Amino acid sequence: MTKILIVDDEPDILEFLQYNLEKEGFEVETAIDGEEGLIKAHSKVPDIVVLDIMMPRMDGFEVCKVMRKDPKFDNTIITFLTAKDEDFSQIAALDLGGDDFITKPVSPRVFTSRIKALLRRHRGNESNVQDQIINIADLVIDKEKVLVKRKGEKIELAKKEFELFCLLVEKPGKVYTREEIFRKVWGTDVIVGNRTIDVHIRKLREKVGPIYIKTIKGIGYKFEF
Amino acid sequence: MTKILIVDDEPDILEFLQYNLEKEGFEVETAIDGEEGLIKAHSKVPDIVVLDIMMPRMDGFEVCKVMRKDPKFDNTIITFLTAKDEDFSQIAALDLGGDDFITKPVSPRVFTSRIKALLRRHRGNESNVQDQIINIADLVIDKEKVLVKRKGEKIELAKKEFELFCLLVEKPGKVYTREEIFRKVWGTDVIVGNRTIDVHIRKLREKVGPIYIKTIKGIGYKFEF
DNA sequence: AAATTTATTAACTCAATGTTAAATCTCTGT
DNA sequence: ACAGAGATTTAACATTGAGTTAATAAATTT
Repeated sequence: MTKILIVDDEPDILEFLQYNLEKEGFEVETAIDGEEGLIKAHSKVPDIVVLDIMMPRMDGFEVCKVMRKDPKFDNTIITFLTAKDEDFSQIAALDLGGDDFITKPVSPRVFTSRIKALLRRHRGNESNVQDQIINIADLVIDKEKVLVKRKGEKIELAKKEFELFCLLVEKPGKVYTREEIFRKVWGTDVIVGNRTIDVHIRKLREKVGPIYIKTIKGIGYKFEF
Repeated sequence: MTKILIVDDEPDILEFLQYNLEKEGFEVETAIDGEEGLIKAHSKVPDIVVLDIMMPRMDGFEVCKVMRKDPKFDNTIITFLTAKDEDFSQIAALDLGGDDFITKPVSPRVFTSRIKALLRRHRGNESNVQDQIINIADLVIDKEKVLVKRKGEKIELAKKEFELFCLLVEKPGKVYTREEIFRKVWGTDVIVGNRTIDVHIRKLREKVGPIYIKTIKGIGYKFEF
């Protein structure tokens, strides 16, 4: 089983990431600061370490530096986590031996898929470029460019709209309940104003075209073509 | 659990692949020729069929053609297996509805990772999605997609209709009393207007076909085929 | 044939969803 | 830090169709 260690000083973030990764079948350890992180990493060598950069006592860069000197962690993937406005150069992070760089806030979907992509990439085969572009019906969905094209025509979607659309598109035909959608896109069970999803669905239908998203009354929504 | 059917005329290959897939936790059936393969596929619809092309009596292409005509196997992945020097066009194989093409000889690692990749590609991840799909008579009931197919033709059911149908289908032959149906589908003992179930049964018979649901007068209803 | 149970049909009801606009939040550039 | 733009959420109201009911017909049992 894949072991993941998350180090972040915000308990909320820890709980949020732990919950979502465990749901995907990963074994998750958490630490509240760099020092605790190092101790836990030593006691049970993780496959992936997710390091927040800004932390009291010992920041993420420090933890990374220490780990990268220890051959014990040669096969451990390190990824950084940081708030968008903290202006740390990704280059610096990667120079220190980090493998990836994830900016907060991040939805559970994106986070787990980044983790999975890292695992795939690191374990050799399979280019991660392949699954960044989805070709379905007369649509092209480019996850990297956050762009949908319909018959060659560009359609600009907002972030939430795009993620919601991707969720539906990735399993055509599957019916997603509102609860599922909230969990996967919003990353919370707390049900926000209960017309929120409807409004996003409406915008998607307006922008992408009305034919792709179908309502299954009493259950939820699905993508179909 | 993911069910794999391997069809090859060389017992050594069968044993080799079976051993390695079972070690990975798959449920493996084998067949020594195309005809046996088809029979086994019908008796227990597999998630993946691995078909050798060169076989006596009925070759892999034939088996694929027959299977692809049967909507029962709509959710079954078919992959071909052939010796490197047999110069069959991959195009031909894929045109027939095959999903992949593996050349012998193949290492266990590569083979199982190809199988896993297929599962990932075809559905979300490699785990038990298939439990969500019931294959019975000429019907396919996909719980995730909230969809019934009869001979490949989509039948859209409303929520209650679908739940009621699933209840009956999951134990073919079992007679459900109205009280039982209320408890399990409506989740209440309070009996609503006592013609409600009849009306739902009527709609099911109208949409799915009249032959599947039988009335046991004085007791209740059952699914039979 | 009377009684009981189930089938059929159509009308009705209300919760779920659609729609719109305004309020609030979040980013971006200065 | 601030303003403005755009994204997201909330709230209020409209619409729809699934699910229910009710009334009547047909089937089955006694």
